[in-house]
Amino acid sequence: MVTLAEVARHAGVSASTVSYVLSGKRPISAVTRRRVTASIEQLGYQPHAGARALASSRSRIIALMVPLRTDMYVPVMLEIAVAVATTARAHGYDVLLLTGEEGPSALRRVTGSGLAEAVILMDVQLDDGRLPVLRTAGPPAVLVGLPADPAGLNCVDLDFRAAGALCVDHLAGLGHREIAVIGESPGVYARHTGFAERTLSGLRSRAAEREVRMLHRPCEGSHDAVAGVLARILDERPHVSAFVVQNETAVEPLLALLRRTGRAVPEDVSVVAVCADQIAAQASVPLTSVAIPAQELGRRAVERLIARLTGRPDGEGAAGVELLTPVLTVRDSSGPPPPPRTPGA
Amino acid sequence: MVTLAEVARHAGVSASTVSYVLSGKRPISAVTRRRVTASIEQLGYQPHAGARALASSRSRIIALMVPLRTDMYVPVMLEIAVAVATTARAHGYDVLLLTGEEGPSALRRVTGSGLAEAVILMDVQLDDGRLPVLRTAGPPAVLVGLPADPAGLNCVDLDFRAAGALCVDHLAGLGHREIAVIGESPGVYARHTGFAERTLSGLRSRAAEREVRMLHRPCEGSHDAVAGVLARILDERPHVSAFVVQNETAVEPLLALLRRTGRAVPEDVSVVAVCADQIAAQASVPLTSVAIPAQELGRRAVERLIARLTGRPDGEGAAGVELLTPVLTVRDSSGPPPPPRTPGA
DNA sequence: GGGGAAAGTCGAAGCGCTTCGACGACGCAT
DNA sequence: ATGCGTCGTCGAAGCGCTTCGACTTTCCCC
Repeated sequence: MVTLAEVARHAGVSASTVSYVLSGKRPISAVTRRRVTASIEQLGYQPHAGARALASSRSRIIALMVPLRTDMYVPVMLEIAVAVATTARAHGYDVLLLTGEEGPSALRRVTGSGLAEAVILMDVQLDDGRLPVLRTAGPPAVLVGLPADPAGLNCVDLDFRAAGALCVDHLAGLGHREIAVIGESPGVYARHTGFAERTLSGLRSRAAEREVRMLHRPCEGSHDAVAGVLARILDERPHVSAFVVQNETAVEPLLALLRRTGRAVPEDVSVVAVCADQIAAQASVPLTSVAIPAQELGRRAVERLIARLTGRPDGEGAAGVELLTPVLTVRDSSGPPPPPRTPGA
Repeated sequence: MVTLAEVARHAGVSASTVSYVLSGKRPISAVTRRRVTASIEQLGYQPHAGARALASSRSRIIALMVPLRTDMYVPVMLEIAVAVATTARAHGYDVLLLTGEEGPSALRRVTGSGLAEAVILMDVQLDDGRLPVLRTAGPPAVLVGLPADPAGLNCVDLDFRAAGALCVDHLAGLGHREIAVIGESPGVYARHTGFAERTLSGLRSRAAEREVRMLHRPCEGSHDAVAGVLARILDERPHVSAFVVQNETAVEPLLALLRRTGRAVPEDVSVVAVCADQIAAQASVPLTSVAIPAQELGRRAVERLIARLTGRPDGEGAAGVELLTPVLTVRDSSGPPPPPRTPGA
């Protein structure tokens, strides 16, 4: 292994000079700099990460905690993770992968040992067990997701309340008066996952404002589960003319079932989804949808962290919530409700 | 930050003693050990990762390189990654997340700087650009996937050839004489991704052996693409009585299209998939399938790496290929082919 | 009862890097 | 000319840990 000292000898300078060439923290003459960089190149020198971390107490690593369970939302999770890794690299950081399994103690471990300088948490619950650690003298952190009380925390998320409202607005604007919401699996609500509840709240309040009747049902992703939920909804509310779906795995089953029961989309019934754009676009009926900006979320999370890490303390990005504005893309699955059956007959 | 020295002072012993208590590399009396562990506990001591890595030249980190593109196979990728992280932790290792973006140079960087002791590569191509680095004095590595020439490399994968053969055997055993294979998107074959080509080769050779006629078509995941491919297959080979699908996103579209064109599964046509068990089980017709043992793959990859890292040089797990035996689970989507139409009429 | 091995502990020497203070050599204003 | 600030470089002191050799004590076996 090539060390700094060997580079220094080879270039005929002192070790500190090499270090300063590398870090740029002191002025170095052009001549010397060239000699040093040439030696570095020739010897194939790579600074030792551990030694660097020890001497500078900066590991240039951020930890990313992904949920262990994979019962939902999987492609989005991976996309966020990849965006985090890519953005972090662009800023000279590497990413350590933690699973939710170890819980809060993983944060302490990784942070207390100086392994990671900061953390990004995904899949945040409204009342997340990892939050106390972060509030009390925790490491710099950014949450992807929004807990119940974001005070003193740094959060990035899609504005799911607005997303819900947007769906209702779109449907109400088309003339729908009664809609049904097919949500994530019951477990997601039971865990009080922020995004699910916030979407719901956005849907509910906007529905109330616009005098749209609304029914919400959690739903597992399997075909059979969707069939059951759909049957019950149609039984309970025969006049439902539109569905809002927030459950990636329920999308295709729903479309298939509507088709099978002779309901045309969007002529007889409209469908609006809150899901990854790719899913919406590739569906058997391309879906009008509010996209989940996975890449953007990952990117923003890292950028906030870096700002916090490199910025003046409590300067930019110290804390606060950043909610991305949802965008609704109209595709083929939404239209005006069918004319009422009775008046014409 | 609490240091080893402070713990030593607090416990009334020397620093090296504390170190030996931690590592167990030298015998320590029970009394001393208790005093030391108590101090560690009280002070909340955590060894500094960088210092450790520097002094021992072991970072206890393994790098995991995931593909950047997410055009296929996403849930499986995440599942493998999570399994890797979990297993690694169980052995005292952490996982650094690399994306394919940086390519071979990321391997050099992370390994040359002592950041990671070893690497796991996912989504290996038959002729992967990262392989030369690994063969020539590279770091310990395990590939999840199988390149064209695995000589000198450590690989773990599902035996996709056998998986292909298994599908043919199952269908041939039921009496099918003519099948069609709906594959991954063309790009996957263009990249020469190992698993896709190996599955195909297994399908082909077994089909030849059992005198089954077979047609293979790559296919994008969108509903429209599947519709096009299906139409062409049925046009070209009207007597196809079974499909083998290796494309997670094509599964539901295919089932929907068969249904819509009045073909009952499995009465009129059988479907066998090579995909994650969850997808197969949750499909609108629960699919007979060969599962992709994502967790097992991640676990085995780490275990081989650890064996290599801790074992005597060139002892256990030095190199070689480990192929997991595929398992075919019969569900509702496969049955005997329909009786020929002519003889009865 | 004496020799040797094993147990238990300590001190010191690094591991490879960053960073601080110091120092000579300039250039500029006085 | 003299003094001061800057530039460019060096030496040395750690950062917190592991590990080696050495030392003392204990124990066992002949």
